Amino acid sequence: MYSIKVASRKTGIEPVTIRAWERRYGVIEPKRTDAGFRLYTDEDVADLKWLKHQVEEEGLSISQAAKQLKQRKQEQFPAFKQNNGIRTVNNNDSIPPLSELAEKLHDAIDSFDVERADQLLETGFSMYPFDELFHHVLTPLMHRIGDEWEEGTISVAQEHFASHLFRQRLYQFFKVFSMNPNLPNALALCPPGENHEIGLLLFSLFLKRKGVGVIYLGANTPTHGLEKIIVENDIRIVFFSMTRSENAEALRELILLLKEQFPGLKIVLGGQGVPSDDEVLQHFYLKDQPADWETWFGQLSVLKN
Amino acid sequence: MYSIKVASRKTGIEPVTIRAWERRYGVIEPKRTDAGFRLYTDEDVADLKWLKHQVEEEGLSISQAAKQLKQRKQEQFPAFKQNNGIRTVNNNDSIPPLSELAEKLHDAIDSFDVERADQLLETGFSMYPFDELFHHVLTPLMHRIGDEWEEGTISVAQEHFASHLFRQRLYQFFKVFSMNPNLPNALALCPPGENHEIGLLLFSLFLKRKGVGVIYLGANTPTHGLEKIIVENDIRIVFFSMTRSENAEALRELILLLKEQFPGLKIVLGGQGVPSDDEVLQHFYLKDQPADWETWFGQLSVLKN
DNA sequence: AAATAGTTGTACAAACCTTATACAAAGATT
DNA sequence: AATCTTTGTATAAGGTTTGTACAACTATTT
Repeated sequence: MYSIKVASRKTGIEPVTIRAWERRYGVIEPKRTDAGFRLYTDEDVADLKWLKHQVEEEGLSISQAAKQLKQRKQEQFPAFKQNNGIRTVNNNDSIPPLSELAEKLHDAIDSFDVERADQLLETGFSMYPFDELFHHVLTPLMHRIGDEWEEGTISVAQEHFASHLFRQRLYQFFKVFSMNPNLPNALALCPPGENHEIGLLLFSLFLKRKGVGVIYLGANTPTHGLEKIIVENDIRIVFFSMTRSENAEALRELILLLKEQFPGLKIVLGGQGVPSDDEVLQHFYLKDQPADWETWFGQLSVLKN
Repeated sequence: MYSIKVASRKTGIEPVTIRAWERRYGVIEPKRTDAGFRLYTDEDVADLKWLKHQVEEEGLSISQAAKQLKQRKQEQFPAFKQNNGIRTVNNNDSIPPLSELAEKLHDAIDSFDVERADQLLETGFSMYPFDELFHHVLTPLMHRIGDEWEEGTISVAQEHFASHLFRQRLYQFFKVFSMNPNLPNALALCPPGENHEIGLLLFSLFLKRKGVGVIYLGANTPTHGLEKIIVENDIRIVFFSMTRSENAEALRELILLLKEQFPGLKIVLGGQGVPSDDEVLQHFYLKDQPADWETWFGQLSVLKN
């Protein structure tokens, strides 16, 4: 908070003038001290600078500039949006059936409409059990977007945007499930070059739901220093997601290295990019189906202590 | 512990003045000897220096500076938080003061403890205004983590983990602020090779708070297809974050290309990695200070229609 | 005991802030 | 050309803030 003198120095406008503007045009009405001294914020200073600029550079009169600023300020705080305690009933856009949800979501993503996409997800989650939504809406949608991206129908940015949106949602569920200290810890990551982490998130969520502590490292994680993390956090499971087969060789190297260093470590590999002719990688491969995940988890016998 | 004379010599403030400040603003109330002589600690001396600095360099009045200091001190010891009128005494695990929060969060990140980090953030956000937390805890913490990563003290995975955690939180606030249809749309992204998106998120949030519609593309976004997004979504502002100077050349190319294709487009550049000798990039550079953001936003005159 | 340094309280002047009124120069209107 | 409006600046009269000074007293040190 600045006094009028400091505000004057910061803006290059005489204090008298600042007061005159306030008195005459009601623009920039700063807080006051108990004694009535003006106290200007950074925003006020910025607004004063803007006014000065309009007058000196753009040739506006101060009255015009002030009017414009006032209008802008009002637009920024639209008096009352009608969602103040009052429930706005959205009767024309009724609750979408599950089958339509994916379609509508796809539309929203196509036009980068965060608000709408978020609202769709919101209603979706409030209506259907969340694993239903994941496996019948989000997973197919992500696959579809992935395909469209391969074809070039959709931009990479859209793919990015969609993952971001979903990751956001998925990650919220992480917090809901508590950890079981008797179960092993897991590490989830996409190796460098991999940006598509939805599958990784789904599997992490599956583990989390089972009570496994998951350290989620996400997309495009450098593998250097992984050993340290494994040792320090008593990691028993490492999960990689791979969607691009280009990374197969580097990943095979890494997995063999980890296996050698930590013989007891469970390594799991998921994603579309695992080459079917790579024997090593196939050995660690786990299909993208929840049923397979359940089977795998049932056979898991690396319980702690 | 120093007498008032020593404190005066160390700070360069007359003893009379120090006493007057204490009497009038209640700031810096040192311990006393049995006889009532003032005893200043190193912290007191530092606080006095801070006050002097605010008054002499920043142009604040002593009353304002004192008020700020007092507020900060109080935040550090919120002994009780009276929610609902009832004073809840939290005697075993008390509410972390703002200064400790960063430290505790750093610990939690160091040990990959999502639960704890999340809980710390939760209590933090419920206690302090959120921009306070961003600028006094999260931003410094991210810088610290960034530094430690450069030094090699911390692993890349940890850096990853921390951004993930914060991004999660920051993004939640995106939904709170409504969009103003009269303001331009903005696009926020880190170019390929950039993984540090906290600055980007902070700026996006600032814009969102002002009512600007932000399409957030996040870290490591391929720039191919950007033109299409700009056209289809009527983007008027593009914000890049750059923390690594290695990407300067590619980014300069991109910016010049965009400027050519969309002359009216506002391009903003943030982050630590903008080389000071690059004239083109410096032209678009915006400092990391909220006060500068306000100024920039005030001068923004690309209103829609 | 004298010298030095500390304490509180009151006092004061310079700097700064407040509102209200006034005024001259520039621009717009009649 | 005369008149009205706008706008930056000036001045007056009165309150506030703030650094410093002084008085009266107390404590510590030499």
